[in-house]
Amino acid sequence: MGSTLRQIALECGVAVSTVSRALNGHPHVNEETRRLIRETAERLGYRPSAAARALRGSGTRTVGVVLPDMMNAFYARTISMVQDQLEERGHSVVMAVTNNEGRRERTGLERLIASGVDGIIVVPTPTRRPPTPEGPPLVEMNRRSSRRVDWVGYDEDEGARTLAGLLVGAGHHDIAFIGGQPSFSTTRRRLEGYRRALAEAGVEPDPRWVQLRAYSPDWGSEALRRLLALRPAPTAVCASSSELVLGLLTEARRRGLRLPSELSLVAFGKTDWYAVTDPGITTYEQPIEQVAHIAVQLLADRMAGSTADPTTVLVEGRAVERDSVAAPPTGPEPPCGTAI
Amino acid sequence: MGSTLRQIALECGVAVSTVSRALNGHPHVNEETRRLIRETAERLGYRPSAAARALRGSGTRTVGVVLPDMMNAFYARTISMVQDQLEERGHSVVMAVTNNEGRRERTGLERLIASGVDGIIVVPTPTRRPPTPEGPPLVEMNRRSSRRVDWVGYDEDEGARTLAGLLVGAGHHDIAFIGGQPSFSTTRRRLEGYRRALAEAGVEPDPRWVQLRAYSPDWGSEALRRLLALRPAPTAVCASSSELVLGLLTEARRRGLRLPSELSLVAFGKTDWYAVTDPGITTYEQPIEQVAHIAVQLLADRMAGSTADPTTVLVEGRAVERDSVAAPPTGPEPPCGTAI
DNA sequence: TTGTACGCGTTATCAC
DNA sequence: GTGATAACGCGTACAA
Repeated sequence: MGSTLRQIALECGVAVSTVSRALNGHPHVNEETRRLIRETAERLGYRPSAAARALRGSGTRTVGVVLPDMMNAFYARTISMVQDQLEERGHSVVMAVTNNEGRRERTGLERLIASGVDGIIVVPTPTRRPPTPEGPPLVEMNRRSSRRVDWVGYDEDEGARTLAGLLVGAGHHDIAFIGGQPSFSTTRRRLEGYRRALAEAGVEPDPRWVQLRAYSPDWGSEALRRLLALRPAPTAVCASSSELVLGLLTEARRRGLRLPSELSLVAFGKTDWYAVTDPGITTYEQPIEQVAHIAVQLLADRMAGSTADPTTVLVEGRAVERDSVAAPPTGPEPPCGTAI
Repeated sequence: MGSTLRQIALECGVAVSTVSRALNGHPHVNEETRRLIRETAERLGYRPSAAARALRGSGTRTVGVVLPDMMNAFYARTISMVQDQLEERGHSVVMAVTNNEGRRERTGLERLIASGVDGIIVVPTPTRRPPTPEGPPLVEMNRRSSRRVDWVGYDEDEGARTLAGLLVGAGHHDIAFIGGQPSFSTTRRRLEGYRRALAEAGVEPDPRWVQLRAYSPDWGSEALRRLLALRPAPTAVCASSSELVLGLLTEARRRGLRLPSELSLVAFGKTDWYAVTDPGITTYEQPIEQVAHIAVQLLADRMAGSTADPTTVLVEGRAVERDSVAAPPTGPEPPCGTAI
């Protein structure tokens, strides 16, 4: 194991360059020699040294992926899909986690570049001036920075509008929005969609309906507490991630609040357990696999040498209706929404 | 960017070797020269070439992680913890996913070794003869193969015994066990613990109570269907993963089965949503972070050159009781378990 | 068709 | 304290 071209050359009684040519399928090599060389290479368990190849400038077949978090179900799915796609194309994936800190994004990118990756896929942190170090091709996924690079992500705006629209359709007017960091472009886009849905329904949104802070269960709980302390309290909530739903459901259970009869809920996020809570959560599912696929495709094009202008791809999701939406409890006009 | 030692040497009017020494903190370098070199390096944005270093034999500061799956919440958590630990120590993580296929494990390992990782952490697939290719230090995590290498994992046996013990304590006798692939060492160990708990309670387990196939929601549903078709049907289930619980809950809901009054449930797995289902799921939580920490520590020791005999570390988890256990519905002796 | 020679960037060794 | 040189493994232009 760990044998080199030279050992094979020695074994076969030829020159190193001949071995290299034979193994790399170059044209002008005697078929007899090639066979011999192939066999000895096999026998010796030859593996080309990635380091030497990289040094020689032939690339590393390695791609860096920079993302905020891997515990988060959404990103776990994302990295999983990206990994699959890349592995299928013969690339290894090396990771960097930012925890949403610009500093860690920078060091992560530098580490990846220094380690010689051929390309990078990144979910950017919300830093002001993204200090893009020079390096290999880079594409952005999900969130968007100010960099002028290839980008693929979800139609967050439309998603929020769809979700809030479901609530409006069920007769709600007092609809709250719980979200994470307002610095994330995704958060802002979703908020925008929520506002648009309300505007289209002729509802003037109370600014206190909007609770933004962090994509964590804790904030989900806290935001619900704040909303329920309001008078009048909202009759429905649009939550911007499954983590928020987790906290929200915990808090609801703690105070004996019944869903959907006392509070309707719609949420972003594609999580298996949305189907087994009580009630099942109506959600807007984003096609993670598709976005991963496109991100890899965009990167592959760049790595193949494309110098086209930066591309932008927007992908739409779809609503999955379960049982967390009902008519508002004291609603004056009983709408066509599903009763409990 | 991408400047080399030579460029710095040229710029400073010194030799390459001096630059190398200066930058690597070697002792015999004039402080004045060192300062100058450091500055120019900074100015030119110098990053040492990992490829060249690897070629030179100084390692890559890169570690490979081989695991079955990243969608799986348990492994998503695991890889996340491992990644954190390694990044903290200055290592990059490059991934390989096996999907529980021996072939992919082999190719993954080979890819990682070829790419020059300094060490490998692997959750082995259940292959008979693990075709360990020679390579860098390797430690195994969670599952255990027949390789004689460092290993760290959970006390699955004790976990299952604890969980089943909870059911026994609530008055159950007809206790089923739903698990995944019987080829996994973890599955077998858990089954063993389950049997031990029953034996300790003087219960003769009906072999049909044991349903093993796959760690998937589908199998969770199917297994529950099979169990409920039995006469007498079991009054309690011990599920071996959160994926199984997902399917089990779905099926229970589909047929209007009420937990825990009609069926008690305990499960392995550490998942946030165990707290928000109805009822909350009583579980045996395994200390993923601790195992990740130890795995990294073991590997670090090896990478530092340790040649000690293979180490084995067993880590215990703890039960987290929620609301999914009650007395059996028609139980003759009403035990002290929590009533609904 | 095959061999020779060189360079990629780094570090260790040896000579000055 | 510093400079020159060799070596790591590979690919390729050029010579034979």
